[in-house]
Amino acid sequence: MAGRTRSNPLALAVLCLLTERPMHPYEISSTLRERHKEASIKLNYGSLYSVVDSLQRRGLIAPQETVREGRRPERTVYTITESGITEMTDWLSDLLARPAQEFTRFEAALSLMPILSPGEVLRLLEIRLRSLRAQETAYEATFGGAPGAFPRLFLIELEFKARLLRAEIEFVDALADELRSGTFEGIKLWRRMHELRLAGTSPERIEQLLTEEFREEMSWLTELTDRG
Amino acid sequence: MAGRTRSNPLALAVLCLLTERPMHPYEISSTLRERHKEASIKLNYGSLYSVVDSLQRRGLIAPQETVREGRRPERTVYTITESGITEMTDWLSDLLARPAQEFTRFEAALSLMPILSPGEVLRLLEIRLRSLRAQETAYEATFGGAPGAFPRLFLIELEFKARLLRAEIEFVDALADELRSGTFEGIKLWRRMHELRLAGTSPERIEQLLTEEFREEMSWLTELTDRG
DNA sequence: CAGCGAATACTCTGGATCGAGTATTTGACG
DNA sequence: CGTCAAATACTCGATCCAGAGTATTCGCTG
Repeated sequence: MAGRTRSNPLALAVLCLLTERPMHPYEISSTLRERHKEASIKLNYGSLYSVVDSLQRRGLIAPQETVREGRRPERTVYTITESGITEMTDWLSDLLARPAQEFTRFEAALSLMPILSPGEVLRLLEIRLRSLRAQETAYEATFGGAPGAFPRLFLIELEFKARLLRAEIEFVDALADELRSGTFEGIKLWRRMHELRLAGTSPERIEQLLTEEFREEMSWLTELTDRG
Repeated sequence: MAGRTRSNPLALAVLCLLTERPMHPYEISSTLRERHKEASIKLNYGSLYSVVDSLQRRGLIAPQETVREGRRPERTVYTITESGITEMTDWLSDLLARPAQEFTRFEAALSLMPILSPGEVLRLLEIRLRSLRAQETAYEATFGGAPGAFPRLFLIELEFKARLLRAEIEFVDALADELRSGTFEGIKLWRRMHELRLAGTSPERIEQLLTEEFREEMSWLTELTDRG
């Protein structure tokens, strides 16, 4: 029943908030913002209203009343239904218990990295590192500084974010170091590849030359093509 | 010029591959798979063809020829254009140099976690932990085992993935430990909240009682509402 | 009390995306 | 040499979603 409809976590957030009390969409969005959930759950109006619509069509929430305050536009207040509560519990449990493939942009970029030259990649990673370190300092200032200012129970996702940030800093720092010192495995092949490309060598010729010059490093390739 | 059109990293991957040599869409997809890039870049046919279309409309790639092999359906082979190369370089550089907000599902789930009871969350996290550890073992078997089987240069994103996985394991493990031993900050408040909810207490009454019973832990709330 | 920016509260549109479906061909096996 | 699965090579349609746009009202300042 759920399947593909469980794509946008914003829908889950809506269900969770409506468990507390009935709200209208805009109130949902401002509550999420107040609680700093926009840092972990992508929120924009366009999606919010369409997500609310879809939840209603699926019978997981229901309009309770439409009120008009002063001459403001009408607001539709929604309640969660029985099946909405079930869906929320199931979905949230699933997200917590089952790791899912996540695709981050940085990962994608790393996977395509060899297309730039090692020197250029080093330069870019150094820039990234500065940003990441600044972010970490900002985190520490906000949460490390005032203990108990905001209870940990309601901030746990930021703690997780901070851990991932730390891991990324360590990774990027180590990688940059290896590029700087030239100890990165395969950097000679990588440099030669760009040398040839700059010289206007054709892709086929590049592959041929590299396979000759770096027999050992390229053995995986010949094995692959031998098998295929 | 680019802006919102830089949303799907699959488009970047297409540009990168066409830098090597002209290809038709299906060849692009199989090459990505051969190189294990589908682990870092979400790939599905529907998106691939629409992404290729959009790249062509934007003049970043151009159809080179349509060939027919045997009685197979026609295939359109695409080349990258000059502006395509520029766009690729700019985009990839940007992704490497500038950290972007990433929204993972687990983070979203963590941020909504308090809606489940602490006991239930512990149970779910323990399940997650088992999966995560199994994943880590699988990684080690594949890459740690045979050094040089696949050159590090073309696998760097998986190394990054492994680091993030490690960080997540450490985080979840520590959190589960605190829940198990009851040392998690705010766990009493959390438990009481669920006790009241189970007893059918109304949301308003719950908030009132909690504010009374946990004056210190809830100070952030009263401060918030006082200010607003 | 006039004016202006911020907040309230959405709506609309066009493009992005995803999964499922389709039709052919090759290769393996008995 | 028949057939059955896997690989090849897409197409289609129904959602989904992002961002910009709109209209009103509140609150502050001079």
